Amino acid sequence: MTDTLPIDADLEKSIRAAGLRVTAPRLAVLTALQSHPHTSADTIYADVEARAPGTALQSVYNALSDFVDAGLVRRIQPAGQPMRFEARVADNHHHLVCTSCGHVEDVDCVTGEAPCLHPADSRGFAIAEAEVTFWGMCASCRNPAVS
Amino acid sequence: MTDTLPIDADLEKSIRAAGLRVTAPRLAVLTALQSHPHTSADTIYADVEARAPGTALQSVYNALSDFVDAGLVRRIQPAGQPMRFEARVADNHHHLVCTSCGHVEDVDCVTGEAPCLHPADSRGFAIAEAEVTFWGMCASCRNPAVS
DNA sequence: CAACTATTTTGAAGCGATCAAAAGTAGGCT
DNA sequence: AGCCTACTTTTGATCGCTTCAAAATAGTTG
Repeated sequence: MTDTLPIDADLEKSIRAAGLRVTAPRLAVLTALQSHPHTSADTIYADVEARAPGTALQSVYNALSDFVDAGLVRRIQPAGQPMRFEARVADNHHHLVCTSCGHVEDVDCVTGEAPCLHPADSRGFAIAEAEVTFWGMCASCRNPAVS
Repeated sequence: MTDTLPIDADLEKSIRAAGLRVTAPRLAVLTALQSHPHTSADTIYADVEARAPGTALQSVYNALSDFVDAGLVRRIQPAGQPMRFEARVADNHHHLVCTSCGHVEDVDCVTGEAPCLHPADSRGFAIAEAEVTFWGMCASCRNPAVS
């Protein structure tokens, strides 16, 4: 079986299920997200250009925004860096962000059920989501190839 | 005693202790941060204008940046919103951010020692800091005064 | 296939933050 | 006290990312 990643037919279904029209830009964007998790709009745009030449950058933003609204894609926005997007939305995982190069990696929450994600005093807030970000230096930034 | 908030003399000491020169813009910025926690550079600028007329916006950014580098101030950057700054740096607390109005509140970590702040697999990262943000709707955004 | 509406495109503007160089000033030293 | 030097402020411009707006295009339903 080769269905390790959703194939186009599945992507099309996802888009349709979200109540959105299936268009070339949207398919291209969603496909790009499968192969490159945690990418910026810019990088996605480059990838989309290859799959659907002539697609406008604005359409990439549109598609991403629509997907986020529809819950198909998650938007993460590390401080001081452009937005990044990922297709992994089902589970509640967190992110390691490199303060040097901006590289992002997924981390599953150690405790599964996220114990500290329910603050004692929510100050009248209706909490919708808890986000955990770990800041540090990634392996390659710590160990640049010595020349 | 009226020393509920650090007074100017203390602020001056803090700045000096950080190895920075004491200037009017810096004092004004640090003072503004005492009274208005979680404010954006813009808001701080407005406050500073009153205390030290003629101060440039750039100087506010400079001062804030220097303070952050020196560890006197913490920079928080909620997704989709301008940077905010707070003078509370000693303890490890987290933030509630209103998705509607952007209002930020402090929350102390329930468990004190932040159990989920040590991911099982750090993927080669040298983790410097863990940041927890709760997203939701604040009380006033949930309950707008019924007209 | 026609019509309606969502979506894409194009071009531009907006915003917050940052850069760069010149003018000014705090703090140490004599 | 006054000078000197390095650090800060100021001024003005610029930059990158994202969003806005209106016209053109294309997907979907009946």
